[in-house]
Amino acid sequence: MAQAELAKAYRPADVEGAIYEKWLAADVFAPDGAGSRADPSRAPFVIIQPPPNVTGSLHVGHAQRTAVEDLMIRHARMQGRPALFLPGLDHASIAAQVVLDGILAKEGESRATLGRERYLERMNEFVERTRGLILVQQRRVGASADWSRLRFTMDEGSAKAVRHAFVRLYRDGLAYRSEALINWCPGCQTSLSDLEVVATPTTGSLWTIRYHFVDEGSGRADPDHWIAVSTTRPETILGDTGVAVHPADERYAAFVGRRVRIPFVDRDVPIVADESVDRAFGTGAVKVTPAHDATDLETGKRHGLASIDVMTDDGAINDVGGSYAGLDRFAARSRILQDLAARGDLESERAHELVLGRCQRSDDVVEPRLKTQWFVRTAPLAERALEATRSGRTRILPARFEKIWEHWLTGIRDWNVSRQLWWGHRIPAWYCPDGHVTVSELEAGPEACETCGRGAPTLRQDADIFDTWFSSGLWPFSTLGWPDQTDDLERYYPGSVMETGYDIIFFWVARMMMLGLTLLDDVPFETVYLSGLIRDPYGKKMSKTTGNVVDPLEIMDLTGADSLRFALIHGAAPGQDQRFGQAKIDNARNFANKLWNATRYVLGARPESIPAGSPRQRPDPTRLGHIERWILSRSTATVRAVDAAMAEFQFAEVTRALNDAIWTQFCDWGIELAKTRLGDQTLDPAVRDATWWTLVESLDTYLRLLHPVMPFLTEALWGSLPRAADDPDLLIVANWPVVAPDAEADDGAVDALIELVHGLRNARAEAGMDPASWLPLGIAGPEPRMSAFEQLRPALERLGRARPLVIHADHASLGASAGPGALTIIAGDVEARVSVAPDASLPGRERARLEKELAEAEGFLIAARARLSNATFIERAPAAVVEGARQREAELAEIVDRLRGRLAL
RNA sequence: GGGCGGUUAGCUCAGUUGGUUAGAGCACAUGCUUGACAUGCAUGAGGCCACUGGUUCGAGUCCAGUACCGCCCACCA
Repeated sequence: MAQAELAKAYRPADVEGAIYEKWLAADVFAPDGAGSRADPSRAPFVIIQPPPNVTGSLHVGHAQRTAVEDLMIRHARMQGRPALFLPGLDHASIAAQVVLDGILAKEGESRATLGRERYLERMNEFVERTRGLILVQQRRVGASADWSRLRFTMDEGSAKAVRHAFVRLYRDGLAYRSEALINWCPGCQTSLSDLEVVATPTTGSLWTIRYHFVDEGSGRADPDHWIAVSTTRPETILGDTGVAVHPADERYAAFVGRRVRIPFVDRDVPIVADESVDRAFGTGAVKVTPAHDATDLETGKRHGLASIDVMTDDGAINDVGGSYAGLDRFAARSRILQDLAARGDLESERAHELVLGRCQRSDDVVEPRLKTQWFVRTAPLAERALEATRSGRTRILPARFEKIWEHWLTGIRDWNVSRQLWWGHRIPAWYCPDGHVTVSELEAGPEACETCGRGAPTLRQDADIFDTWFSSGLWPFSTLGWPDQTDDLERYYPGSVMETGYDIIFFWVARMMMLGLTLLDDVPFETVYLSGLIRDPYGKKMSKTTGNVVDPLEIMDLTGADSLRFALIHGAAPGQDQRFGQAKIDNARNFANKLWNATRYVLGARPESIPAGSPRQRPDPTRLGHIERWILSRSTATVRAVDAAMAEFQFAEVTRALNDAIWTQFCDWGIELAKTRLGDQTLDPAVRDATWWTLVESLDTYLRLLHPVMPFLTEALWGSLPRAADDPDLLIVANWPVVAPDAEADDGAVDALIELVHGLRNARAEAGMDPASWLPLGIAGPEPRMSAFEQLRPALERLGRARPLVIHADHASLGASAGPGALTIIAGDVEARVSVAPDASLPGRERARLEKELAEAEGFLIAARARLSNATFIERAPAAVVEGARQREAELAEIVDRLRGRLAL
């Protein structure tokens, strides 16, 4: 493939579109694609991505997830591992219905007016439109996912997996149908899992009301004698079937066993003694409403009290409520309080802090209600999930989430998986007219009732659907063909890394773990990488209602996907939220621009002795000078740094290391130093060639290392560099850099030169010298430093604006040569003098600068000596540390000496 | 009511197992149209590492406690 020309200016839009098409055409995303260079004998790397909800568009948080996932998959791909990134979409049952219901409402339609069938048709149309947008967004971000394996949680494969999974759980006694107190959202008209109920601290009221005793003889309520109970939910009075007091409460001991009359419904109920009652709360007597409160249900069971549901599905009072029937629960509450007051039975009202459960989706106050639903028995499942993390079979990053994981899985209650919604997988349970249950994985249903043998036509399928997370929980294997024993499943299960936000650790991660272990007898993934949340620049959570949501497409239109990715990954510490704003994007864009221009420079600096289009050569090791060895040692060190960071999932460290290496080391120093070689007409052309090949070598390494972070830019730039015969056409499948065992060693000469140049520039700037002017420079220092500097003479001259440059044999000669006004620079073991005003005495500014440096050095010297004079330090600190301290002390002593000498003039 | 996290430069954040002088980006100040790049270059200023105590030869780093901010979990009316 011909080397591409680079445009003068970096324009992301021009770069990115074409490149994604190239990748697609080359078929490199699939681990077994035509363009894949993966070694099939190596262990595959599989990343598991949370399939985004099909209803929404992606926000910048999604972009970060995708960027991090893609970073990992590209890294693995370049390492030659078969790398699978399987993309997908989630049907998001309740979330989708909330969105569609909103749209329908504007059209004057609703679930009720459409009916199940037409409603689902509408949903399919809606989903068909939105799914395209999400996929486009993912591609824009650069997701190198295997689109040939795209899956959807409502597709045939998922449906089959759901049925099979449920049947397995049912047969193993891990799924059951039972009447239990569930969370009911009157707004969504469905039950919810415990996780979907948001505990919301609220200031409510605690009302104390009177229940009159029933006279045993007459059967009448005694107007003068009562027991007072306290409640926060007076409307549930209608369902009261008892009053409970603590068995040891002497105030009420005599009343236990007597009956009281429930107002309005005129039901006579017993007073029971129960340990669960807190004597100190309220009056110490509590009304018992088993159908609407978990504690009361338990109390009721213990004492044989009836459970009476007083509510309808939409949150109104039902027929049990007599004159209150049909009233909304809150309207009923007000009316009941009025009526109690009117009867003189409302004793008191006071403000009370309580925690209300609200629906995660609709914010409605959730009602505990007694319903018959399907549950998954979680205790045995959770036990296996805990075992997997405790044994280290699966590890969670950052590790602190393992504690949270432990805590949640330890106290977990059974999972209600029934939803009274339409958009989702129907529960594969059928009922015969006698109510016998038959669970079947046949799509068309069982042929007959398992219990009584009645034929299929008489059977009715359960109207409910599954909690959306039930199908999501099967994702890591349902997408690989499970329940069939496919090659994919064999090869790619369990996955390597599951990446997601910590906010769905219980909703999703825990469910995948539990179901994977139970159904496949192995963990679904080896590492859980939890990302933090993206916040706005003020630390606020991004949300549509706040209006602080950042659209990744807008950013990418403006500054490109690469800059967005770099910015997001730069702030990605595991489990740590990050504030995200324009400044970070600008910074990333500037970095991209820098790299673009550096590459342009390298291409343009090709010596004429190397023909255009020459195949890639390694720099000739016999022709390398200090500068070349230094440049190569820097990129080698960067490979090590990036490898270490990748191994520890420290992705922010990857970008930090590359930013520093490419900008500060390669551009600011490497290229500037190389210019002094490439522009040196006295050099042997073969040496100049080696310098250029060194730049190419190093740049090539950086582009490879940066590719997982900024894939488009690096692909474009790499395409313009000379390539070796064994390189592929595209960087995406090029080899990840490996540090050669014979990597060129660096002797520190260039670092010393850099330190000296820093000192020179600082001294000149402080002295108010024109930075561009050429000034005479003298230096002195030990060997072999000075011999190296002799070889580096052109570099020191150019970067230090030094002319003429005299390298003195010793410090005395240096001192004698410079005028009294010369600037002095002490850089490590090198001393330098810049002649600026040979006839003036040491000027004030120069003196001030040296005095400041002296004070600083003296401070450090005192500290160093103090440490060394401490006998226990010498005795107990490791030898290497003591030796380091000694060297440091000697260095400082010399610097202090020289500065003092200079100032004494 | 339990549990977790954060507190380092004006702002946003790094700081690996305790070890020379605590770093970066942005912002700030000063000076530069240097033949890759003004989306840039050079130089600089700016930190009792929240507080108190402890362990240690040595603490931003380990331990205990305090304060403030944030998050998660939780069926007591």
